[in-house]
Amino acid sequence: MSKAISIMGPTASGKTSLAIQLAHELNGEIISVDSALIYRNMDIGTAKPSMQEREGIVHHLIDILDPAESYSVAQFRFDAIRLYQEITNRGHVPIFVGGTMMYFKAITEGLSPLPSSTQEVRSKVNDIIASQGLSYLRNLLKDVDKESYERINENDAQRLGRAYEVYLLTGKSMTEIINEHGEVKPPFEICQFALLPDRERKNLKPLITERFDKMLEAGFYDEVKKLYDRGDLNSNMPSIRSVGYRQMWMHLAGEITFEKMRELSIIATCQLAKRQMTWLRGWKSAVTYLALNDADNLGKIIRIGNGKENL
RNA sequence: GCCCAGAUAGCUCAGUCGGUAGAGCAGGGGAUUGAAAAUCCCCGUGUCGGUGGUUCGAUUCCACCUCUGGGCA
Repeated sequence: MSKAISIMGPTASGKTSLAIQLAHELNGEIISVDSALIYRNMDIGTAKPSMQEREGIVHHLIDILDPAESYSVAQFRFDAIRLYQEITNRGHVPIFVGGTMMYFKAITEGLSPLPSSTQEVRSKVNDIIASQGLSYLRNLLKDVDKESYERINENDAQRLGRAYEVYLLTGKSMTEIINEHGEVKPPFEICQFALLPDRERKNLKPLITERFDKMLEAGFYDEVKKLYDRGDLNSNMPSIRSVGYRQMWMHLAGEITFEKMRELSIIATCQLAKRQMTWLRGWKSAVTYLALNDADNLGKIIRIGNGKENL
């Protein structure tokens, strides 16, 4: 069975260029594992690889959705499995690249067969929270799914809401569905690499600052302004909640100054990198860790991989 | 020059009717099952601007000084 490769890494770690080099070497196709790159017209702020960078390499799961739409881990997993098959059928190597760690988890550890959310149920749950309060919803959950009620933190509206949502959608508790299905399995084998920044995380800030200022120079303001002026998007949508967009949105709404927007965006990016590192530190399946400067040794890494892993 | 208001955690500030102090943000650690660039949890000793005075005891009251705003000249 042919394997796939993954390159995981925090934001601003340089994984995009590494992946593209790797794809050239291996006759690979890149599958983006990134919850923000899926959106069209969100290019600058997501550090989406340019057409020039992508030249000659097929990229998947980029620009597949309008910012008004939303995606999910399950949809990602579905798309990933489909693409894995298509790409390997072509005799190419699927290379999963990105920083959305939960998506990686869904393809390395599997996913229980929980129902997808629907807009109706989600707004119903959100209405309950808005009108009756979170503790009220918590009590509703307690009656139908005691384990989730105890497991999920009392302030975590998102997870509490989701657990109750699962019950509304199926009549069964989330816990019950997960348990009755038993152990979940990864859909295919992946040879995993994690790219770590070549410096301490505290020293990542200058790098992130520089990168954000380049985004501003490249027209990030106008990019978000266009989305803002559409009128059909709002700050509760997953697209607009993403790093940089959320802060620019606040600035466009007159809530914060431009300078504050810049500051908060840089902070949010650092915090994102931190959470991504937390995922990687506790990663459950086998990973080979690479340092950023190993880009120079790329050829060597590939040869080792070729010999040992039947890539 | 005079008057007023400030000076407390990396930042913004609260507070102590006199018994050496705590929020938000930042920072650190963690969690993560269809929103995940999301969401949430845990972690708070700092010459309380300086020097004196009053007091058993001063970051708190008083005086002076320094600095920062604002006002009047």
